[in-house]
Amino acid sequence: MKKIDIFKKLRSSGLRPTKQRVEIAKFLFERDKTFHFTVESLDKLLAKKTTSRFALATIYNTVHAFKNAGHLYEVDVGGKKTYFDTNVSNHHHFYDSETSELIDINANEIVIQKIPKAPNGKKIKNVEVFINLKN
Amino acid sequence: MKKIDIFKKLRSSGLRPTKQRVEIAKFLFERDKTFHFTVESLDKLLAKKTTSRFALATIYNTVHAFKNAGHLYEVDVGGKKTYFDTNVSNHHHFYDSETSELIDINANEIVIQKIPKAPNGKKIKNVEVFINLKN
DNA sequence: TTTTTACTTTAGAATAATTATAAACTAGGA
DNA sequence: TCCTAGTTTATAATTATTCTAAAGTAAAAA
Repeated sequence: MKKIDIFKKLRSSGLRPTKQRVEIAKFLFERDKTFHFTVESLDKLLAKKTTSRFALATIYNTVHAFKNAGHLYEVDVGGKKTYFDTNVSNHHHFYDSETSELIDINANEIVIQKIPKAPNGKKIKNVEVFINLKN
Repeated sequence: MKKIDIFKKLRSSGLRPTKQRVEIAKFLFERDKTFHFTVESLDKLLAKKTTSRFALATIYNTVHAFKNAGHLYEVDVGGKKTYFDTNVSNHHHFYDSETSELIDINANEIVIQKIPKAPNGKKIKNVEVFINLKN
């Protein structure tokens, strides 16, 4: 991903390309494969991989701006932790609670044959399938 | 639900039937229809409906014991709040983020035709379908 | 390019949900 | 009934997240 794309991601999220934000964006989006993280893990990884310092609040703010702009997808698993996923295409997840690991499932690997219609005046925004794993 | 069943629910959760626990259990399980709640909402409802006092910790402990025994089902929705569901049969949910309302979907209302197999040495524990609603 | 202004970063405080603690209390077996 | 292990409670501690106010920086204006 080129620098100009990083800037686009930031601009489209309503964020000025500051030093910290550019580093966060590069770390998140300059990848081939999908990446799952929590704010906590991202903070640690950034501390290791870069020389800059990041306030936690900056990471929260930046990640949420990306999420709101649709550049990150939020995945909720068992209670506490909130995961984010750099794969924002329509897809699903395996969750291994033993290892707290999320694994992507491509949308075409799950076919739903029958689905109820939305209640009263509501519409369906999206359908998430979450498959819990055990050993 | 008879008193003896309430006692069974408690015993099978590894809990002695104390006054507080019996009241919580009766409140949760003496119902016809499924009931969704958070610890916070349960606390408020108990305060209204009963004359006993309950420490929050007692509610957390009791609810978690029921969950671990399989008498309550935990449902995670967007981030913070953790919902519990008195319907522990295999089923799914609509979630209306406008009103923070969970609505049950019977298992037979959703038919999944194709599903990926579990990775490496893992097995599928359960499949949850979560349908987000919009207006 | 310099100045100005609005947006940012940061450290630390504040909040909210949940869990742990320790002392006073109670169920149920001896 | 008495004793002991299990409970309740208020409060402290913890964890995740958000807020705040001061110091710093990007980009629009001059």
